[in-house]
Formats: sequence, C-alpha cells, structure tokens
Amino acid sequence: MSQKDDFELQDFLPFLLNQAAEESSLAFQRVYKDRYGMLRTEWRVLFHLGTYGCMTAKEIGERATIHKTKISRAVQKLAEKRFVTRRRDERDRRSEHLELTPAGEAAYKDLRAVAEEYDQKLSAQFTLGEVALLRMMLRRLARMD
Amino acid sequence: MSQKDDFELQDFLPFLLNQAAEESSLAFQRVYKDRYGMLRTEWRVLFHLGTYGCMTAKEIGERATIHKTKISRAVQKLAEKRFVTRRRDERDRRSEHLELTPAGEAAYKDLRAVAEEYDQKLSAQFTLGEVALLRMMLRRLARMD
DNA sequence: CGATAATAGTTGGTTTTGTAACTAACAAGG
DNA sequence: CCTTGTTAGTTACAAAACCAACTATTATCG
Repeated sequence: MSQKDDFELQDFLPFLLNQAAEESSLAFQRVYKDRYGMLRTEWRVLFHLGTYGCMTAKEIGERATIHKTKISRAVQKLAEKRFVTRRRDERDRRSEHLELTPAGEAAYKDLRAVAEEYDQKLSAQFTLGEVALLRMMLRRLARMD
Repeated sequence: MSQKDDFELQDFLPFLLNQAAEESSLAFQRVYKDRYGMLRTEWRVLFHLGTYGCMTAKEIGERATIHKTKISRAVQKLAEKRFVTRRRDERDRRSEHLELTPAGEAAYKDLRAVAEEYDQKLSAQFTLGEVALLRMMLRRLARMD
C-alpha cells in the first residue's frame, strides 16, 4: 500500500472530529437505546428539558441546532413514552411548552448519571488543563461560544 | 427559563464533539455535494483511495470504521461516476482492489485542495500548539492512535 | 478429500432522516 | 378589518442508513 501523497486524511480536522464524535457517542448511545428505546434526538430533547427546564420545541432547536422536523418527531416519541407533556401557550397558541413528567425526570436523572460518569472516563485520559482547552476549542469550532 | 440543576449539557464531551463535527463538516460537505453529487461516505472512500492508493473495500472500512454495506453502495456510486475501477484479486476472488481513475484522481485533487484550505481556516483560530494538542486528543478519543 | 466455518462483498426490507409543502396562529400596514 | 407576511409545528414523500440474510469464495480440520 503505497503512500500516494502528503495529505493526511487522519489529520483532517472534520474527519478527526467525526471519528471522535462517533466513537465517543457509541457507548452512551447503547445505554439510552437499550434502557429507554430512545434515539439520539430524543435524548437530546430529554436532556435539554432536564437541564434547562420547561422549553418550547423552537428553543431546543436553536440551542442544539436540530431541525424542527426532527424535534417534532422526537417530542412525539417522548410524549408516547409519557416522558414529556405538552401545553399550549395561551398567549401564542402556535407554540407549546414542553416539560418532563416524573417518569421523564427519572429517566433523565438516570441517564445524566451515566453521562457524567462517562464524561469523566473520557476526560481521565487527559490532564485537567487539556480537557478545559479541548472544551474551549470544540465550543469555538461548533460556534457555540 | 430556570436552571434546573448543575449538569451542563454544553460541556458534555460527546455532545460537544458532535456539535463541532457537524458544524465543521457542513461547509466542506456542500462542496463535494454540489460539485460532484457525492455523499459523505463517497468522499471518504475517494479520499482513502486518493491518499493511500489502491485498497480493498474491507481495508477502507477498517481504517475509517464504516460499515461494509455503506462502503459497498458508495463504491457502486463512485464506479457509476467513473471515479473508481474495481479489479478482482486473482489470488482471493472474494475481494476486489479499488483504484481511482484519472477522473477520480482529478476530483480527489480538487477536493483535497479545498480540504487543506478549510483545515487551515479552522486551525487558524488557534495556536499551532493548541491544534497539535487537539489532533492528539481527538485521535485518542477516536481510538485511532 | 469433504464437511463446516469464516470472509468479502451484495441485496432486501425496515427505520430514520431530509426537504418541501402544509396548517394554524399571530403580526403589521393599509 | 383584511390582505400579506411571518412563525411554530406537522405531515408527506423521497433519499439514506441500519440490520439481517444472502452469494460466492477461501480456510480449517477431521
């Protein structure tokens, strides 16, 4: 297998970022999938409601840059599972406020504990300073700063 | 919008990694999609063949951790576009060697230039040391080291 | 050898996503 | 008010991803 030129795909940032993102999501994905039959967008919505409290679909979409159709479907699934309730805004009846039910709250707390533990396991491979720098750089790359 | 607890979703590494990966892929994705009608797996296969030379589908899949069905279909598309040729291994007739055609080589070189420029644009937000550290950490997280 | 297992790659059927068009509600200007 | 435009969220249909079963070929071992 001859090296054809000097470009190194394995150094290309978008490629590296995708590989790291996929690998790091895998273990956690299995947990929310196996325990609660959730898809990625579903746990994202669950986590948004869990950490930030009552929100509308639009607000979640803006924070996580998820398309509204994906959110719409995720909310449907979460409502079927009785993890969220939907309440129309009486001032603006187009939007609705989403909130976790006690069951949703329990699932969130369970998964949050897993997430924290997993995050620490990932971080443990590096020094505190390195991890802080990594987070800063990722936020910048994600235009989340 | 009341903060419900101390967990910060926006610090959760898998979440951050996914956001950064998605954002950083976006601009480049538009280029290979618009110019060559390629999907993500297609450019990945193209880049593997371009940077490492002749390979089998299996080897590409192992390097990039892409499932074999995705590779199979990407290779079909690339063959239709006359970007790759397939040649059966005469010693083991199950596998086939993939290679870029001149047209594929041209597309690769074009996209590689875009990739290099884009990578530099992303890197320019940080110091050289920071970028080196970032690459190291991402490789470790992706278990590519 | 000949049976069984393993491997490279493909295909088919189901889920999931993406895109665009849609409904319902509100807003603003005449 | 009433047309026109905007916004929140949904739905429909097509494209893509996922998973399992498949074909063809080679490897293993009695």
